[in-house]
Amino acid sequence: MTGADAIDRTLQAIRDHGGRVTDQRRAILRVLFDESDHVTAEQLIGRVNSALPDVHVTTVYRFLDTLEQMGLVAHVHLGHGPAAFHLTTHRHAHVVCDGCGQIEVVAAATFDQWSADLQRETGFRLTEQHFALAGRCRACSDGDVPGSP
Amino acid sequence: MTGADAIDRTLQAIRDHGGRVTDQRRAILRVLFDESDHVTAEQLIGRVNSALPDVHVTTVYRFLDTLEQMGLVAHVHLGHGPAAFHLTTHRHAHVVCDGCGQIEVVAAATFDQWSADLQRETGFRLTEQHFALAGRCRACSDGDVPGSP
DNA sequence: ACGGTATCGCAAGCTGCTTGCAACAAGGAG
DNA sequence: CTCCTTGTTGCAAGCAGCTTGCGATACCGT
Repeated sequence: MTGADAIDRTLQAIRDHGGRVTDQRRAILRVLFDESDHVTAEQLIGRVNSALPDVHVTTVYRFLDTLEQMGLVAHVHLGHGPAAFHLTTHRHAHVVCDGCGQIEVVAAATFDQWSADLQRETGFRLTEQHFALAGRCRACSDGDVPGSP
Repeated sequence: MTGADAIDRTLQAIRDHGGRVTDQRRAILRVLFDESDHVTAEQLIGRVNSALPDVHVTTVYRFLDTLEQMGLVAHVHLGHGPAAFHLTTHRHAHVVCDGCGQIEVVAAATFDQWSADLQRETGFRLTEQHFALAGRCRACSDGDVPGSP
């Protein structure tokens, strides 16, 4: 089962929702399902347009919004720039390295533990992180802390 | 010892840095030291202008930037809107309630514990959070989870 | 008091979306 | 297969939240 099945199922879900299936939407979904990573709207638009030219930014944002409302896609803010979109295939939080921008996924279990800690301490529980955590990866940690030149 | 001492010390630090002391800068600092909470640039400008009219946005942003570079001020992104500025009197991370916007401070100890967890798991350590964590406060948690309506 | 240079206010610019609107086309009814 | 309703599209303009360029102003060491 390639992504094709998944795309077809998504398209059907859209129709069931009263939505319509267009070439633009097909192209956008193809890129989203191909890319199992995070993509910014701009990257997404670039890739969509290399398959189907002249798909407009507006179209992409609007469709992403629809998909988000259906719970199929989520966006996360990894830093100051544009947001990154991804399929909601599994729940996860993100840490971004301040140094090199590398993205690491935080396991749901760890995250739930943190949420429990916080709840004990303040009454807050953590929700799925819409804003990434900031951190430093191992490589970028070496050589910036104490005792460097 | 009111904030006045602290302001004077800061002004001296600015001079030592080769910077100059102006009425605008004095007014901005007064607001920052008065407000022990978080302020957006817009709020800050409003308050500054009620003491000293016609201080321009640009001036405020530029001075905040200078203060950040000196390590005296930091800004945090609490959500989608504008950033919030605060004095760096103590290290802390922020959780914002998705429901009501209430801000809670995460103790440094808890945060350090999380950082240790993450380091064990992925090699990343958490840096001071420049983007707030998202959560739900106790009040907003009641009545939105399972078994409602 | 003087003068080099930091700082100021203003206008314009920029990124990352969002909105209004007329033209278009998907897809169910007949 | 055609019609027609209504969702979708592309374009242009708009918007928030800063940021930049620049000439005018004013701090402050000498």
